Amino acid sequence: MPIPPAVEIALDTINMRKQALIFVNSKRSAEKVAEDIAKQIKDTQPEWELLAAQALKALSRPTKQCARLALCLRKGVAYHHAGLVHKQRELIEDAFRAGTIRIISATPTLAFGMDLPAFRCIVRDLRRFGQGGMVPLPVLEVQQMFGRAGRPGKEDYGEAICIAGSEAEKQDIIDTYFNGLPEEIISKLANEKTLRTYVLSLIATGFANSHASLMDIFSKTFYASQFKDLGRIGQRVAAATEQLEEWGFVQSEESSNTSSSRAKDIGFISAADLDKPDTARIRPTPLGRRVAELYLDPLAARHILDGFARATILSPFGVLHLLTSSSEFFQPRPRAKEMEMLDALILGSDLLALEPPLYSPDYTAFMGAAKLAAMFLDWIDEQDEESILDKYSIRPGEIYSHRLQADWLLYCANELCRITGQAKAATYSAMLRVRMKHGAREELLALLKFRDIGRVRARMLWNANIRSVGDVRRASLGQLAALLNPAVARSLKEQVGEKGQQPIQ
DNA sequence: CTACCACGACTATAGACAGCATGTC
DNA sequence: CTATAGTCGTGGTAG
Repeated sequence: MPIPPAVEIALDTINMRKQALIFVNSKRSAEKVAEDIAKQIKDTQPEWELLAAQALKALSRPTKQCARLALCLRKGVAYHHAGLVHKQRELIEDAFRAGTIRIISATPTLAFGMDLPAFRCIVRDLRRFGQGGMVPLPVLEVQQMFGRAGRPGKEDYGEAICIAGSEAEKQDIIDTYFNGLPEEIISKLANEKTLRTYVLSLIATGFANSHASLMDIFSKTFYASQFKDLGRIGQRVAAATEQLEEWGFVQSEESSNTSSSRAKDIGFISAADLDKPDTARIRPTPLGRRVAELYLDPLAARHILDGFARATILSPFGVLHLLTSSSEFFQPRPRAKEMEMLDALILGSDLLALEPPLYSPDYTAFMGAAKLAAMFLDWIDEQDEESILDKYSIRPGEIYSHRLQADWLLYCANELCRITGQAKAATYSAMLRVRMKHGAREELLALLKFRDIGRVRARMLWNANIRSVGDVRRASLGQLAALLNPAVARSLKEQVGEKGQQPIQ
């Protein structure tokens, strides 16, 4: 079996006693390349064994992924992507900086986030799966990766390497990526979500109180300087404002006027609206102000509020799906073989989000949201990372970042429901938030209120029939210390108000 | 008849920031 | 539209 060029170059770098970064286009490739290189290496070092051990114990229950990483680390090689837990990423970055690790194969994260210089920087993949198949990487991104080559102050030069399949491709790569200019930076305001969030924030903070003052600000933005067509921008800003009003986040003085209410029916801005004086006052509603403070996409806020308003029964899956189906979540494409399981789950649940028509583009997102919600459901059913990795192919680091997002949205949901007087929904969100934080079943909620008690310890207490604050109070210190460690047991007793306790014998 | 292999069809694909107030295994 | 690795199913062949 021939050794792939990227692996060969990496091995050569090791022979030179230098370090290399290899950039690839998927997490799976990053893992494979690191493994392929590790397989070619015979020697071992105690430092590497130590790293491997640390990577393994990054999670309380190591997953297959941890084992795989450890295997690479034992040869001084690592992979790096967002599926790793923060602790593992840090471990790898530090070890690379210290020179212990010699090769990292990584997804583009590494090029942007942290400052990790290497002698060689190998960009193996110049295409990535995007809309409509494999698309070339932006020049800007590739040059960002090249920028990791060379260690200022330590070496005179660095090497940026691409891999071409043919002479023609080689010339192409040189022209676009080495000698070409990076593409122009495109203003983020061009996208709807950012635009409406920005418009609401301007109105909510009082920086703008009319279409004229909004335009005054927009005309000075990078977006305006880039697109120049102020008339078109004005239309988009007006459309965004109109939507915000429809959603109840802002109020314009003419809101009682028939012209704008008619526009709602039609679903776009009528000519009459465009004619209305630019100086008509626009004010935020209290709800709109809070949405802006939360920095939440107004569409997501509306989606969440409508979902709760529709609800007859609140279930964990229904609420979680409402959040994961919002515009604040990136919905993965569920895999074909997961569909059946998701369909069954959806069928047996009280969903709050509306089901889009089958085969519409929204439907994929809807199912993707169901996948995330299903994963969360397992998480709050106390399933561990390994089983989630097996069932959904979602890696520990990704579980974590999804949970972070869900935590934020549960907080937002709680706030929105509180403000709009949906007390039950607010309480439910708060409860789910605690369960999501700890990954625990509902029955453990009382125990989770204690400091130093997470889902593992809470479960141990529960199994020992200590299930409420009262039970904790009634249990003896010795009894608790037999289950948990003595320091935690003592702290627990303190928390139920038993101060002057004697140290454990 | 079964175990095994070669091969083609099919599937899947990077990343991560917002509030708030501190302590998980 | 462009790639590539892993999985799964099929069909053929050797034993």
